[in-house]
Amino acid sequence: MRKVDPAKFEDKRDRILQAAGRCFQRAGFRGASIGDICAEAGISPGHLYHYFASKEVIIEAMTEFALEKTNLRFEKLLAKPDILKAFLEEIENRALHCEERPPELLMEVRAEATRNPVVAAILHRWWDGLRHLFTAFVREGQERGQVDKNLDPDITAAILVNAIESAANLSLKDPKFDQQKGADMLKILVTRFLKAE
Amino acid sequence: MRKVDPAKFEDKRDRILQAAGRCFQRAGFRGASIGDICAEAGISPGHLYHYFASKEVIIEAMTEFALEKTNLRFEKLLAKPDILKAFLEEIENRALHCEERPPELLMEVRAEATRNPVVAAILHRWWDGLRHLFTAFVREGQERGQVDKNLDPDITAAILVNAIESAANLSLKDPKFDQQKGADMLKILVTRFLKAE
Amino acid sequence: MRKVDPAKFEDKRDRILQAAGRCFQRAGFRGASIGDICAEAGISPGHLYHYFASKEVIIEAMTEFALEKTNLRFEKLLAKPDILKAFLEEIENRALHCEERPPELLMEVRAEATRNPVVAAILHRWWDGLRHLFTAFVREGQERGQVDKNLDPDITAAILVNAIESAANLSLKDPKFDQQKGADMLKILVTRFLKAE
Amino acid sequence: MRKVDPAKFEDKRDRILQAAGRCFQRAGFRGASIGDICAEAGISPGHLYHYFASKEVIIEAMTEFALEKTNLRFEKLLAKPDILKAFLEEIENRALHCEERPPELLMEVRAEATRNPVVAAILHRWWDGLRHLFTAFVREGQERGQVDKNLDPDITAAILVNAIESAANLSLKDPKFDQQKGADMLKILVTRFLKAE
DNA sequence: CATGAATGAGCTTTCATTCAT
DNA sequence: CATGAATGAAAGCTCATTCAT
Repeated sequence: MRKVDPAKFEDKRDRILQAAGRCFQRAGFRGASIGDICAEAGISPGHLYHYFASKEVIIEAMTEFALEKTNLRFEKLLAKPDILKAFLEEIENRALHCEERPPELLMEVRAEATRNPVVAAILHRWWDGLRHLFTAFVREGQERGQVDKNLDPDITAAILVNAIESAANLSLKDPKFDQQKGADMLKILVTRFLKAE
Repeated sequence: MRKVDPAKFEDKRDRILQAAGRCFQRAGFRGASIGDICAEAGISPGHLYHYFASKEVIIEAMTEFALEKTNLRFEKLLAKPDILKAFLEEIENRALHCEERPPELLMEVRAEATRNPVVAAILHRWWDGLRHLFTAFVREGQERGQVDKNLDPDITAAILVNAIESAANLSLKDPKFDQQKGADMLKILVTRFLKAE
Repeated sequence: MRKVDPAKFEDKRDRILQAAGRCFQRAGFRGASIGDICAEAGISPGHLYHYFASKEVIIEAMTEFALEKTNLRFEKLLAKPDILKAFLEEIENRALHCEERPPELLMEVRAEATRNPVVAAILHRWWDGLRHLFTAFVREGQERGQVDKNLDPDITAAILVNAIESAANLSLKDPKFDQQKGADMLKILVTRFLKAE
Repeated sequence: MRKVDPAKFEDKRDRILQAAGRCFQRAGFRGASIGDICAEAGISPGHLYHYFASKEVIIEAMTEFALEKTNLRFEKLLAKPDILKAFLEEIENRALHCEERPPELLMEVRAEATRNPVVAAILHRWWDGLRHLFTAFVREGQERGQVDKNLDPDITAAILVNAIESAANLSLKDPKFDQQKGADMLKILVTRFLKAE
């Protein structure tokens, strides 16, 4: 009486999700068909529905997965001794290791969020988490005297994270954009914007 | 055999494009069907192909149209006596009159540009124009002593426009985001970032 | 500016419905596929949906059509001078011209009505009409002194029509059943059942 | 290697069949899937195929099972002293204990018999048995002087059983039909139809 | 100019069935 | 005995596009 092995199940689910990710990156959520995903994952269409109830569910799981990746690194920020310096280093890191967070998928997620309430909810929840993290960062910076005390932490965090986040997409607008120079400029922007006094 | 009246032709094309715009906003480029667009425009499918050779062409025209709207206002900037002040006012305007430049459509365009070379080319060309405009703006500001002379005009322009541009999408991430406060914060950011000395 | 010709439209719809009828007779409502119906009608799958919004709608239209045929002949009954005699003749007619009302389709309708509320509603409405017709017939017979006055017209009509109706399906249970002899026996049954005194 | 216990095997088969019956009643032979039946029976699809070689076989077994139920009670009829009275009582019983012989399942069987030769054969065999039983009943009635000697026993039996059998389905045509009144009327019909002299 | 009939490939999803464990 | 992973054909339906009128 062999029971289902949850670990194996999750594993397979993940592999399918990764295949779906590659297809979505190539063709978008609507442009990639279940058939494409099955071919990429090396399974039959019928079998895919053992793991995902519908294409919708795959898109939602994909959204969750794509966003999850983007804020893992920020979480350790607050523990650092000089948080402003750590933050600037993080900006640099993000610019240079862009391939881990495919901007194509994020664009797809944002476009989808525009009209898909479930995806929108996931995006909102993620953004909430990220914003809170940064609000805490700004507050901490203010307490340590590194950040201007007159700035509203919440709005500051939103504007700032947005500016950094979207800088990653600059190469979509201009393929020749130099991410290294962009990161340097961003660091200047952040430094001047937040500077105490 | 009557001749086609080019003005009338353009007029009709525009009306169809506007109908398509409403559909695309609702359902995305792939989610809106030719049938939907025809229904919205009040014409028959056969007739639509009189004005557009394919759905691809509609998407391309739509992209052109959507981007075109977003930079009309910037063009007059350089003529103003105090360009920095004019720029800050423009930021405010953009935040408050968001409905003219539907962020849904822009998200769609960006996602599409990810995988559609023609749309990508349109986006790149548009971004090039915008960036040049702003590079000129930064240079002018530097010459007039309003902007820090040490900033590279090109990169500065890219980072700056991107930050402003993408701030319009903040309400997609957080429906409760206060655009007025966001605009105020953006103005602080721009002022401090560019400030001479 | 050619407008849609409603007559042509109805005509085509009818032809598709007849093709569907043949398929349903062969394979049942669920066993006949849209593809089968299209092949039988000589059209493409996409085109069928110009005329019917879904397979459900085809089944409903089919139900309406199948039932409609069965009660056309009864309607003239009440106008006859000797209605009992006319009724008995009608029983005979029904037995011998069974091919016009394919029992396969009626079985399918009844089975479908078991779990499809829309089809059930159509069946109920049709039965209501038929029962009313026969209740009137029984009453008229009672007034003319040909039918026993003690019989409740409503229940009598229901039991009677049901017995006649379902006799048509006897050949499904027994392929060798002699419909002529069955009709003769039914006539005896009706005569004795209804007889005044 | 253990041996299969035939009793246990039959038991399990029956339990699956009963689960299938509930599914078929809800959704019809074609509408109920193997998956539904497995869920209802609480077993896995692989296991089901241990007991039934195919869905076809389940349908055939179901048919057998559904028909079997309907004639159990008639068999004791001939042993009664006053068989006509016993018959009338049986009519009443059938009308009031309809839930034992679900008309949904019988409709399904009849519709299926229309196009499935195996199911048709089962139905024919069952009907043959039932008809013979009733032919014997009519003959016995004639010998005892309770039934008109001029009626052909075979045809009489067919028409009569059919009328009673199908009366059970009247509530499918008219959900508000009063089965008690229907049974009373059926008894009048039978009495008058068969009456000697 | 304008219509809508017509196409056919392709979509997501379901389902009876098989098989390794 | 029993599981559930896996298959692949087929289902109902959509949609961009063409074309006769």
